Amino acid sequence: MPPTTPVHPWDVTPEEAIAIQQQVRQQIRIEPMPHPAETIAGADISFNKFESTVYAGIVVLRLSDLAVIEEVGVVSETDFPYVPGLLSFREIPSLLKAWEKLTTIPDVVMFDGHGTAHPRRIGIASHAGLWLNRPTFGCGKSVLVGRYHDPAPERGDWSPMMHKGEVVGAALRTKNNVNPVYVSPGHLIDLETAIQLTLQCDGGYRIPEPTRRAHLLVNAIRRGEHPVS
DNA sequence: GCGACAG
DNA sequence: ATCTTGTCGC
Repeated sequence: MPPTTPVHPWDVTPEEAIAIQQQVRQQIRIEPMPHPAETIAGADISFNKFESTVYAGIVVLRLSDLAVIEEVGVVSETDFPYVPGLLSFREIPSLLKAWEKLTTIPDVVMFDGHGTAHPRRIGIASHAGLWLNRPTFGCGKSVLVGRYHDPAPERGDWSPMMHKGEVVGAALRTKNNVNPVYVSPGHLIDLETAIQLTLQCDGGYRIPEPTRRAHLLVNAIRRGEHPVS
């Protein structure tokens, strides 16, 4: 287990979760990636409303052509409810189980949610980055915190998301005349690189391929259309 | 006090 | 997040 791996329980109350976030947020490092990435993974979970069973999955893609290198999934249970700001406590435990099944370790991981664009600067992407001790960033479909001016309608344009005087992320246009996605660094990466990687994962859809593929995978697992070895 | 609020 | 068909617009 890497020395930077934060050891704390996941089976906690929302109040304790916030205290844990305050404690480990100091370990998050927003800085350029050590080496250019060749592979990227998308992570996501799915579930049936009102049920505690969650279907988690991770898809690893080769950045050069976005080909799928590997995909893993697990069926797990969660007690932690969805609480804005505490998403990591509901999703990370299951994602860590999926991560252990990977035989390929991706250079960077994209999460469906935020990194620093979080009230305490420790969204799911940042928190997971600490546990994985790997570059991570978030690419969400809506805003949790932060204000921004609409970026131009052309793919590639973006504008900074501001929160309490800080640039916490970017509203990025991944497709012409379509709502932007919200990118923010998680850990061991910077905003510029996260934006560049998101654009590099273009599959012609608003949602970048890693997250889109992970979403398709976990939904297939949930519907019993995909085996979970 | 009121409204906002990732997935 | 999930439940769901057609439909409006680029």
